[in-house]
Amino acid sequence: MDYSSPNTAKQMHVGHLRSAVIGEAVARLLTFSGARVIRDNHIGDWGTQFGKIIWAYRRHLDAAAFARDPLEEFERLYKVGHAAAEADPAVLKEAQHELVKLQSGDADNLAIWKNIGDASLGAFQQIYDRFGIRFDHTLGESFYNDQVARVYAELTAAGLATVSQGALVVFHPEHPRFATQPFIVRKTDGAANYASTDLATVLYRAEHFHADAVAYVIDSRQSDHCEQLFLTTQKWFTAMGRRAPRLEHVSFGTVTDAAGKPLKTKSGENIKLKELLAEAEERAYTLVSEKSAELPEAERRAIAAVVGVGSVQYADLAQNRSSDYGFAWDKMISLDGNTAAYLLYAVARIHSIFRKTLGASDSNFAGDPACDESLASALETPAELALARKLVKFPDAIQTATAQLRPHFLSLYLYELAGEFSGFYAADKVAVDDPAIRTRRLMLCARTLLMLETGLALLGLRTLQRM
RNA sequence: GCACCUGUAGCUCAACUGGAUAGAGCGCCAGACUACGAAUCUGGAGGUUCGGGGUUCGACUCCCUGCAGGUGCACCA
Repeated sequence: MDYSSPNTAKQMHVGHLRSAVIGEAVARLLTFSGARVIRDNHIGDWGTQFGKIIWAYRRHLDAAAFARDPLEEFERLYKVGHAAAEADPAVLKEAQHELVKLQSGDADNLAIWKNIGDASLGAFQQIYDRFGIRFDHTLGESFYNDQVARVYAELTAAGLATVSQGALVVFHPEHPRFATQPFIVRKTDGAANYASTDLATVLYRAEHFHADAVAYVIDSRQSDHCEQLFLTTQKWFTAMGRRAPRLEHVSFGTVTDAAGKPLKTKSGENIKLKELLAEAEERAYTLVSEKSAELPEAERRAIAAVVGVGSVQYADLAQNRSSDYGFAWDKMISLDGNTAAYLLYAVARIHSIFRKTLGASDSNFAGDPACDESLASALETPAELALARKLVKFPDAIQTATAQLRPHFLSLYLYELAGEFSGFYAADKVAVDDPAIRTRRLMLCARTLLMLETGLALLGLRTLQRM
């Protein structure tokens, strides 16, 4: 699984949201289906921007700001370096020289570069922790620096790559566009680009991880790149007598505002993910405090963290990933409708039932004698039957979501299941005196809880026992 | 110019790759807490699935064509 993959020296922003959230859900679905999933964060840690950052780092570093938030300082330094290079050709030359030094292994520049990488990964992990994301590997572009030469050699030997306008490129004569639109695997100046490293990465994943398949969770705007990468890999591996892994572009649309334009701040900047999550939590906290004022503040804060982040994840996952995703706070944190809060509320109510009817602690009701199946009578009421019928469709939903790598099929199912449960809850009281009826209803509650918690966990959401 | 994505109720979205009467939420209207959490539930109104052809017993789904919006297309990723 190749997902998230942000660039170092920059904070994660709203443009990184979908790959991380969808990728994590897909990874969990595939794991659940029995696949051995390797999560590889292919970060962009190598590129021309480092010349400007290093140039600015040497001259304009604000040590206090760096101590406070290194990544913000690196972002600022990039802007300083970029602006200076634009204004003064001499600076541009110096920045390019810093880049050449870095690429040729200069110790000082490598140390600065490593510093940038470490600070970036630390900041990324803070975001990932909120989402519950953990990667098995973080092998960025720099990892493949010494592996691209083999790619050039093999592509050339296989007769796939040719030199065009000074660059090493691959054409696909049978393709309507790629017959003339080149896949540039090495730039005219001899440097690698992301096609070079992506090809080296496929090779590494095939040889080192023995990957049968690689799923790339990447913006649909890069579908040309993916298609060229996949086509080239297929031919290249075939020519070398290697079996190519199945390659899949798990594409998704843009995050937009109400007007359908890419989501930005008022000043035109990308919205930082940490700020977006902070606002989600704040909105959730306001809501929790309004609805459950009796809970202690610390618990309301903890609930808000789960509801806030979960709302952001769920809003993304509830929709077919192919289309653009209109970001709207009101709908996302909303009380009703197909939202995380609705699902989490159903979960919390079931926990509450077990607390009340069994006096059970939240985790051990399953072994309670009151849940003994042999005591239960057959389901009877329309609401019981409707809920039961929905429960048995869980595997279908998992199957569809997994086969198509589209988590929204699972989201939709969970929403419908929660809806059936809510209908059942309103129609049929669980805590009745008749033990046969009570038991069968408790069983329905237990099954529903299992499906909801399992399903939400597969989407990457945490659940609550109280909210 | 070429290619890809999108177009379904006033709005935001579904419809499990061709199956029965196209479903939800928001909004609107009318109801339900002296029952386990009302962040809930029950009912109602609301549709020529962008237009036009075609394939099929059957089309939102597949093919052709037109329209509208978005995106990508030589060295940033």
